[in-house]
Amino acid sequence: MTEEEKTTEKTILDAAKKVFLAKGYDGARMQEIADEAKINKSLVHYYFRSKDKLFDAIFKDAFSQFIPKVAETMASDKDIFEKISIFIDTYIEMFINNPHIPTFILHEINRNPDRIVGLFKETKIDPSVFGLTVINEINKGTIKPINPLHLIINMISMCVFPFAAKPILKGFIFQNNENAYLQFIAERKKEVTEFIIRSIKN
Amino acid sequence: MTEEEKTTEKTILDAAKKVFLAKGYDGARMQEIADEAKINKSLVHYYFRSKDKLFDAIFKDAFSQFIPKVAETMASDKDIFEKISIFIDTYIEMFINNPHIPTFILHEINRNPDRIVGLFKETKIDPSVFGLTVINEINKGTIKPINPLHLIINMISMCVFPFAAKPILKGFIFQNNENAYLQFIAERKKEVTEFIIRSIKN
DNA sequence: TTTAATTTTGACCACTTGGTTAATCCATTT
DNA sequence: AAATGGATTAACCAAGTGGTCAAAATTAAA
Repeated sequence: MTEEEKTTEKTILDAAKKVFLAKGYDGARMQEIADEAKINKSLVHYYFRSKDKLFDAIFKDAFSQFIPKVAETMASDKDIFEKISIFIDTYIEMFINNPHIPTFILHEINRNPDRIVGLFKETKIDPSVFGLTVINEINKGTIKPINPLHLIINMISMCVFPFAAKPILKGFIFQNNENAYLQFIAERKKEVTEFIIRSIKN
Repeated sequence: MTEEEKTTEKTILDAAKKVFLAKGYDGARMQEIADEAKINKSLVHYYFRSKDKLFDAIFKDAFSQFIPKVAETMASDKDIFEKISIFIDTYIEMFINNPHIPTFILHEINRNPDRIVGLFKETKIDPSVFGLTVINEINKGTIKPINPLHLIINMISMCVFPFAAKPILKGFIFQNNENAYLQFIAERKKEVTEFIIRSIKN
């Protein structure tokens, strides 16, 4: 419980997060994590018994990072257009700060589907909350009839994909100009929100 | 050049495709590929000198699979709404038949960005072709003003993501009901097309 | 049938991997 | 200062990795 200990554990977690997010479970090496943390490899095992345990910690962390805010927004009493706008902004902003998360999660859920489904169920997220809001607005005539599930998947798709496909966009479209790519991403907050609202607004 | 030889090589390629697509480069094992092909591991090296070489073959194949049709559609002289409709249909249908491609490519382009950018450039795909069509239609007043790049990324996003995120959708939303998931995917051909057109049509 | 060439195999190798262990270091307590 | 206990290290290990090689099996050529 000393300062020392907490610092070391955190150091390892930070290093592990960096390596795991960049290379995935299979591509990550315990030695590389130790190097990144500038400590002996045994120390990593001393704090987290195995690669699996360490990975679990990182995965849970990465995963829990992008759930709460979204759930919070969805449960609020703002009108649906504002909800959508905040949702898109929050999602994109979070990925700007954690650009590896999309690819990481998308790859790892394929390697181990059960783990992630379990994590999702732990979060107590209820996909029907937003669905009810949508249906409600449809009935009020605020928006056009639409399948709420398709709508939410559309929203998430347009936020996630440009990050998962960053090397293509940056390398092929933007000639490796990082700033051009980042500006494109920044534009999307407004662009995607408007694109969605234009499609559903009555 | 006998029947035998061609068959063996194809057998290996098929096995390798299956394993690489499911597990990625790092997760794939030469032994597993050999087992899948029901041959000796050395034989894999006999036909494709190394894991890298074999992977390159698979990657190029997987990659080239989803480029031509799309390019063809985009270059045609159909009106923009039809182009969009065909684009969405083609894309989704192809992923239905190759469900691992999205995750595979998204993961591997992060591991080796240069390779994929090179492959893209080989394809001679010109992103501006569709862009010009869009601008043209905007000027004619057929569709609302929109940044063509954001539009095309939106389109691809909504096609790709539901496949990359299959384990989440299937496990969390559809309670592991494969058919429910597949039906949802099938619905998206119509749903996404309408969603887009509704947003841009004047 | 004999010979030559090709394809397939099993044994093997060097290296890397995650993980263990015993010794050492170091701060705190007595 | 001595002892205690946790933190850190270096050396090491067994299992698995991609890859090689020479022998065997099969096919083609003579």
